[in-house]
Amino acid sequence: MQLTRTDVVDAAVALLDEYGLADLSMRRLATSLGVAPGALYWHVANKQALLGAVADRILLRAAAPEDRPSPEDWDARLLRVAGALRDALLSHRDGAEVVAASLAARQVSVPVRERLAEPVRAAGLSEDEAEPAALAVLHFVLGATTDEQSRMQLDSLGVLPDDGAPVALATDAAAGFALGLTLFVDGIRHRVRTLER
Amino acid sequence: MQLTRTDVVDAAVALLDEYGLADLSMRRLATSLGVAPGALYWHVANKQALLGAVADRILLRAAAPEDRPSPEDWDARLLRVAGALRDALLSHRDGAEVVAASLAARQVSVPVRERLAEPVRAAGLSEDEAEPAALAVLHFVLGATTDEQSRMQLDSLGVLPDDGAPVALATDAAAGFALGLTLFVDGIRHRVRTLER
DNA sequence: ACCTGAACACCGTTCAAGT
DNA sequence: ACCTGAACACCGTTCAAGT
Repeated sequence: MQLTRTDVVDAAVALLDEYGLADLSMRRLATSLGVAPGALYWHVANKQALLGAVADRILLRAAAPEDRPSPEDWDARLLRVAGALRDALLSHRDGAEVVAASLAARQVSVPVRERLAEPVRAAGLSEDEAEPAALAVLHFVLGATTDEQSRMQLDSLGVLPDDGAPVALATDAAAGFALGLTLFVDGIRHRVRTLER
Repeated sequence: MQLTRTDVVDAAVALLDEYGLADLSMRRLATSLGVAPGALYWHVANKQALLGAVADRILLRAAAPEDRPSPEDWDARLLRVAGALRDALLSHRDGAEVVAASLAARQVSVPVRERLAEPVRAAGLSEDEAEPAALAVLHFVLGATTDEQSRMQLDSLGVLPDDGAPVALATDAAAGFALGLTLFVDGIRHRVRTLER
C-alpha cells in the first residue's frame, strides 16, 4: 500500500513514544515504514516540518476549539486549559520538548496560544496585554512540563541526584505546576483590579 | 602549548557566538583548536558536559553570588535578578537554548534557581512554596528568552511571518518580559497576603 | 598526561533514475 | 505520483598506539 503523510506522522509518534526524541531519526522512521530514507521527503519537507506535525498531533486533544462557550469563570477556564495542555504533553514521551522546539521553530499550527489568551481576555486584560500574558503562561507550562518529563526519564533510567526530600515526585510536580498557575491567576486578577480603578 | 579545559570551553563559546548551537559540533570545535576530535574527550566527558560548562559560563555573570545583602525590596530584587538573567542569555547566540537544555540535563552548577528563590522567600512565601515559585519564574524567563532569541534569528536570517503590528520587536519582547514578571510578582504578593491572614 | 589515527555506527538531505 | 539507489557531507564517541 502507498504511503501517506498521515502514515508518516503516525509512525513518527509511535517511534517517539517508544524510543524518545533523541532516537527519532528520519532513517529509523524510514526503516520502520519499510521504505528508503529519501521516500519520506516526498511526504514531508524536512525533519523540522515532521516534528511540527507531531507537535500538532500532541496538541490537538488539548487545544481543540471549544464548540460551545464554557459556563466557567475565566480563572477556572485558564486552569483547565493549562492543565489539559500539561496532560497532553505528558501523554507522549518527550512531548513537552517536541512542542517547545516546534513552537520555537514556528512549526505549530494548533492555536494553543490563542486558547490561553481567551480566558485572559475574559479576565479583563487589555488586548495588548492578554497576548503576552498568555505567552507567559505557555512558557511556564512548557518549561515546567519539560522539566518534569526530563526528570521522569532521568530517574527511570538510572539514579537521580536525590537532592533532599524523598517525596513522591509525581505529586510534587503537580503541586508545583498548580502553584505556578495560581501565581499567574492571582497576578492577572490583581492587574485587572488596578486597571479598573 | 597544551590544551586546557578552559581553552576548550572558551573556544566552544566563541563557536557558539559565531555559528550558533546547531553548528557547534565536537569536530568543528576540534578543528578550531587545531586538534583531533578525540583530544577533546580528554578534557571533557562528552558534548553534554561541554554544553553544561558553556551554560555555566553564560550564567556566571548574571548569577554570581552577591557579596553584601542588597538594600532593595524583595520585588525589586526579583525583577533585577530575572532581568540580569535575561541579559546574560541574550548576550550569547542561542544562550537561552543552551542553558535550558543544560538545565534539563542537570548539567548546570551555577545556582540560578537559588538566586531567584532568595527574593521569593524574602517576600514571605514558605520554604515549601518558594522553591517551585522560583522555578516557575525561571521557566518563564527561559521560555520567553528562547522565544525572543529564536525570533531574532528567524527574521535576521529571512522573512518572518509578520503576523500583525509592524512594531519594533525588541521593545515588544522587553515589554512582554516585564509584564510576565509583574504578573509573578503580583501573584506572589497576593499569596503572601492571604497566607498572613 | 595528553594527543593522534583510525575506526564504528550513525545522521539529514538531495536527486537522477526507475515504475 | 511516488519511490529506490546511491551518494554527499557530515555527526559523537572510543581506543589502541604514540610521545
